[in-house]
Amino acid sequence: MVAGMSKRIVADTARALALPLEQSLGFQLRDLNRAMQRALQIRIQPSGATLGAWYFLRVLWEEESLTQRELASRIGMQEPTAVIALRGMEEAGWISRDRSAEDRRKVHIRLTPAGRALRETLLPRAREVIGLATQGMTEAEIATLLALLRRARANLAAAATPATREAPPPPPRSG
Amino acid sequence: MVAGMSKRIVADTARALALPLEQSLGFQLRDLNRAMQRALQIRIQPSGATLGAWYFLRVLWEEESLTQRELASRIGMQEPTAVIALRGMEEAGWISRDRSAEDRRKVHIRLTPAGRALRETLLPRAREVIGLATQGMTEAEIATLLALLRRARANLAAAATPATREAPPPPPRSG
DNA sequence: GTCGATTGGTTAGATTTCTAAGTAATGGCC
DNA sequence: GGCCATTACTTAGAAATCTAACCAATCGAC
Repeated sequence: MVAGMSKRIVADTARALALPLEQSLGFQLRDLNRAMQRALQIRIQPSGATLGAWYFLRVLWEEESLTQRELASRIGMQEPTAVIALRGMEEAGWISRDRSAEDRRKVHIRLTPAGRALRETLLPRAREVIGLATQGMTEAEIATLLALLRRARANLAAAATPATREAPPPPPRSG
Repeated sequence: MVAGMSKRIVADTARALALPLEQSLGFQLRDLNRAMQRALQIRIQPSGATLGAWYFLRVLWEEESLTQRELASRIGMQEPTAVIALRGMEEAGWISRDRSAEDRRKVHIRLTPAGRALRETLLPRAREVIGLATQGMTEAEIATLLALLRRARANLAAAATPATREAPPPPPRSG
């Protein structure tokens, strides 16, 4: 809590000079993310599901018969990675992959009963991890955390896409 | 149609039934983390540094002559991964790795002038990413975000350890 | 001294993910 | 109908990280 004036300069200077990992957003994010994904992975892998499969399942439990591309873009996964994960899920018998009759380029992904049944097993495990991580937090704090995460992500997305009308493509700058 | 239930049960049920990715802590965390690490990676790789090297450098700029193990545990990285990253950093001429004379098992990592000089190049890039992500947030909001991330991480760490049932080690609560 | 346990570091193999390039189906335009 | 750009998916190759198993040096007990 900086109570003094010229807060901006002080804050900038402090941020430039002191770089404790505890105050680095990138580091804290990476650290918590790894801990969280690992906790989740440990709990779902007895079912044979990978983390990639988990996120796909989450979407499919809500919305069936998406194409592979729609599915991948929902969870921000590259398509080659999606191919690998979905192939594994098909071999495990959780989904079917069928070429669309209308447009034979598209592959529709549908849950099998086994895939649908995984919901009962996996969802409680995930809730357990969330509960663990948010222990001692109020609902308001959790909501705040989610909102801030979303805001930061939106900021980065906006910066990543040029989204300008006439801006030339940024050439790779060699240092 | 869930009408007439108590509020708590409704809330629990809603959380169990509706699982939009936008409200999933695990998903939002993963999503933001990937966007952030990618943004950082893009900006530091012109220097030839990987993300692993970046986090090592951050520690070394503050604290010199750590052993490899200390360094790895500071940033929560497994030792085999650290070996690979540090080998690359040595080849790049940023660090030296010397066996301790006192205890020949230990390897001390020290920055070379080139490694120290990277600070001036890399640090502004990292600040740029943080600035991008936190655009439009107040200092208080950023502090809140960091604090909540740390709390969640501490929760998970406490749960991961068997938690000796009589004397749980006091978690280092940094304020 | 020497044996065994512990500590610090290394190697090996597998997994997950990414980027880049390739193939097949569709639709617009002449 | 034939050609070309676009779209949807696939394959190939590389990078980073993890777990498990393995050397090597140190310390303590005898």
